[in-house]
Amino acid sequence: MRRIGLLEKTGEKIAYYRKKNGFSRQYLADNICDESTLYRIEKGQQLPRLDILKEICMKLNIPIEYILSDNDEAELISYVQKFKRLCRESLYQLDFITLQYHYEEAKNFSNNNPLLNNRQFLRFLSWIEAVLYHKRDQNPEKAEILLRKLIQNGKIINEIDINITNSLGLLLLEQNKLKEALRLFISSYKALENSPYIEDKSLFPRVAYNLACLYYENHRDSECFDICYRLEYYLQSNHLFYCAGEVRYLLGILHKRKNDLDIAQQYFDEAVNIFSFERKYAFCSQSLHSLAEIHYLKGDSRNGELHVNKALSIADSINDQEISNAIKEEIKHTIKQYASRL
DNA sequence: AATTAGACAGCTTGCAGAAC
DNA sequence: GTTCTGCAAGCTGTCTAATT
Repeated sequence: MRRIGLLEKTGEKIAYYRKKNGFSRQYLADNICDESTLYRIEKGQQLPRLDILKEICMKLNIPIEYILSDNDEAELISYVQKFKRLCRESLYQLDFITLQYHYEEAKNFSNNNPLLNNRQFLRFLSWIEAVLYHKRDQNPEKAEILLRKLIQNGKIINEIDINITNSLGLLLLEQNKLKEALRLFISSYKALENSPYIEDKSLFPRVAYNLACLYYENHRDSECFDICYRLEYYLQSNHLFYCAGEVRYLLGILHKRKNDLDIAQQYFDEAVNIFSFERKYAFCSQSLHSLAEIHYLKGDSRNGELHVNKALSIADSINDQEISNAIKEEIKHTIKQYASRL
């Protein structure tokens, strides 16, 4: 009896999502299975093989859980996915007010839906709570206590473990606890390498970039290069823009350190273009500053001057006066330094 | 008792073709 | 063009008898 129900439900759901996407059976079945097979699956005459079901779901752009779970669960899965996506967007924009709104709404929702009280979702909520303590309340101590509580036995296995560990690493980095931060980023990076499926495509760039920065600080250049090149490849192959400018900038300063001035110049150039497109004025000004230094080092003082002036003018666009002034001071220091050499 | 091999049933699949 | 059906092939799990 149970099998009959499963056959019908599976078929009905596939047919529903196929029609919702405006696909014909022929189109959906193409390169996956025979049209007649799909027909019989939809009509509840047979169950699809797992590999076929997986490909059907991919083409329909739905998680396989939508088909395998019952209707109530499917709605909840959809809600959780939407919530996670919105949180990621708010985090990317550093919009902690919106993040708090999503967090509170999800908390209320989970209180009213016992099905949502599963461990993974509650851990995700607690992670967001810790981020809010840290970034919104400027209370790193409280955030650290919660994050440490969320890392059980130091085990980093799934996506949420990696997010928690990465956040704790960043927090420790701010407190200058570099050794422990490095250990956490390395563990997160290794866990990511061993995770076959990660939903959040920005997780790898976030963790890898943090680790690369620490390697740079510790003068572990070859490891830093390795991660940066991997990151570049990952961003390109996943059509991602996330931290693309930062990676170019890091590669620029790495090559500058190696005295490969021409390659460094190329990376700084790319970083400037990406930051100016993203309107990240502080980063853009810093990249122009670095570019100017390269020109000075190559003996091209005319271009050096041109770029420091550009860097100064972009620094004026930075909203945070403190940051703006600090960057301008650094630029002026460079101007003095190279002017005295002429 | 545990393992292996063969027979068998049930199921999914793709192909071909009919019906609408 | 889309939907539906019949059929043969192939895969998998279960049962049973033989063997170790």
